[in-house]
Amino acid sequence: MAIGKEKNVTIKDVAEKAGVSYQTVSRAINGQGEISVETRKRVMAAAKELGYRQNRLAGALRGQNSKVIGLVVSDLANSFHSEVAAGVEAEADSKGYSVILANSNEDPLRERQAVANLYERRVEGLIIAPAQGDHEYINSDLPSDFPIVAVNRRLEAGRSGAVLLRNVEAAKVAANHLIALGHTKIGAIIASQELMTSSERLIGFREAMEEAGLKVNSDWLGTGSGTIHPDGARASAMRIFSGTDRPTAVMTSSSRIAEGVLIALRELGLKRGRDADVISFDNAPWSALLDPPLPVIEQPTRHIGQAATRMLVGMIEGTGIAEELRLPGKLLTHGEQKISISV
Amino acid sequence: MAIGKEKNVTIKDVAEKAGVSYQTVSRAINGQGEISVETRKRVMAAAKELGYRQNRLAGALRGQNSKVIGLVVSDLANSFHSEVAAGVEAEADSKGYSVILANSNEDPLRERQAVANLYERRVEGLIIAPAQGDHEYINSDLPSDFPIVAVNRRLEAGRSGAVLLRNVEAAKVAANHLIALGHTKIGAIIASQELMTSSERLIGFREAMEEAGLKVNSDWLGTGSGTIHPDGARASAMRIFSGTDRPTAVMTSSSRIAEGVLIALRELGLKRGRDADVISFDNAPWSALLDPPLPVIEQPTRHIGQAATRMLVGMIEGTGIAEELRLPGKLLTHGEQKISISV
DNA sequence: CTATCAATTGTGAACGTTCACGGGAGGTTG
DNA sequence: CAACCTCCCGTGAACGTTCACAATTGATAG
Repeated sequence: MAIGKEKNVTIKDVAEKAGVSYQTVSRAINGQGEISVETRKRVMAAAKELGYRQNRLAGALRGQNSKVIGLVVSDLANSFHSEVAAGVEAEADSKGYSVILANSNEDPLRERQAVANLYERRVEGLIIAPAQGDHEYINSDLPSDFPIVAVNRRLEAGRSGAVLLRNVEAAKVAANHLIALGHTKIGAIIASQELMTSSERLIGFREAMEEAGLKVNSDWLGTGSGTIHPDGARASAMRIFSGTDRPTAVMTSSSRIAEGVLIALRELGLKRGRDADVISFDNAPWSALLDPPLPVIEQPTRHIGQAATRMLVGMIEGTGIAEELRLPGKLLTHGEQKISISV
Repeated sequence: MAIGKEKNVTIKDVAEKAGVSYQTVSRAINGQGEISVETRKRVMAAAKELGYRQNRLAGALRGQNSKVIGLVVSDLANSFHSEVAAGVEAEADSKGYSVILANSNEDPLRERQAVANLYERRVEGLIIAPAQGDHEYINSDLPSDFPIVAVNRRLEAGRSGAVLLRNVEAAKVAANHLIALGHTKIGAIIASQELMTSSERLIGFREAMEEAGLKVNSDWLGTGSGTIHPDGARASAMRIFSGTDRPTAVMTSSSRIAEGVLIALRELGLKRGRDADVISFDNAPWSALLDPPLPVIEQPTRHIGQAATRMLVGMIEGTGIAEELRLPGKLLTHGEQKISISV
């Protein structure tokens, strides 16, 4: 309700000024259809002079394609998500799409509302980092052919594409790294096992342990829905490491969890590299900065965002199809690892 | 161009099914205007049955308000920006607005393109974390009454609101913290002084030094446009700390810069708490995790995003006005600081 | 000289919604 | 009983663009 709003200059104003029909202006601007070089120049000049700016909303309404996609992340404060978002934005932009961002805060209800809102805004497709919970609404709230790509976790509600980490393999690499350091008493702190990511990583962890002939001590497993936040992870770590019989190493399944674990270790007076080793998923920018550096399984976050967007745009434009893409993680030890545990 | 696209169910389909006019359906859905409870229920039932979803694009076109704002950040990978984005999204959502995200990568040209694109999509206002460079385009590309709020840095091109840190005061606090630890040889590594943030922080730094009767050694100042990235900051720190006469402490003006500095220190074999102390701006999630913890001036990032959005929505809806808001930073030492430098 | 064609431009309709206004039913008042 | 008001609902137009097709022009060919 701003006062003195300048009148919107439309395609028709430009047409009048250039002495052509509005359709000709449309052609000049979009470069579609035949138009002589000369009139085109004249139209462009008129447009510039009047300060004309296209109204993409109108175009989207008529043309049925908004060139916008929706991105629903579950926790923007998590660097994994913000980096994925950066990848999505970059790839979308390069393909002429804009992205509307929504944050579900790991709450499936908010996620559902966000998706509904996005759909009402006529995004042409959705990239979702699914929150923990039920996703049946996807089938009831959206047309069955609506393009969706999930990242990080799979969306049970069929039909959508997904870009995921090779969790099992990555977790094996992580566990094997600890085993190679000489550890035999190894724990794992992961988020709720209801999450695909977590359960797969736990599987990989168990496999590695078994192959090394080591036993998994269930007292040294931290899991549960609270674990997903640093505070919950800290509590789990406190429990695991304050027992008399405690592990000498743990694997954590995300950088947010690692945060909590590192805090707990400090509070318990335990020092990494001396009393315990930790390996984590997600290469947060700080993992190399710690002393000693925190070895991590790096996810190709940017690439995940890009790949998901590429797949989504393919689905939208009919040149691609929903598929499940599994990307490898990479062990990063941040240079020489001077740790050696004397058994 | 997907095959078998389901026909869009519109307000008119619902009207027919419910046996009313399309206008009545509109009223029922928006809750505007008089409508009997009974017909309303009937309409809603019909809408639900047909799976009707409002098309906000059409509404925006006719009603002239899209309920979308644009957010242009300069570096999504920077936790400062992603946290601001989280604040913006949350506040916008609570007020019924959605946000389109764009990333300028610190490139003023890309920023300009992003702004143009956003405007064509008829966002009702813009929140911009300005890239370093010229922003005159704001005046030439946008209507003079278009609502804009800048965050982190000011937008020279008048008329826009801004939410900024009290940089001078915050830098004084940072410098004084180092001084209180007994340091006398103190350097500072900041981004290009052309940036308002950096120049203000440098002023605060100088003031604190002067008030303490300490001299600022220009050899110990790292600045320049490259410094904004960790790599550039690392180079600066290498230069400063490899001289024979080197500082015993530095202030850095962002967490990204701190990253580079910490890496440089490690590469030089210098240990924080023993050979040098560092204080930084921006409370990255990892500052508490380091050993010793990295003291920081914490910016109220989420709050910045919220405040900027609140201001912007006020401007859009005519209930507020563009102003400059200065928020305080907060010194975080992460608990007991065991550092003591013997002079 | 006329039929045909390519190149360019114009006209009407449509996208799905909301705004502005008009109109009918029922009740109330003088 | 006429006049009026309130409550509810409907009709036509408009938002700014693109689609589908018709129309114009000049040129080329038969």
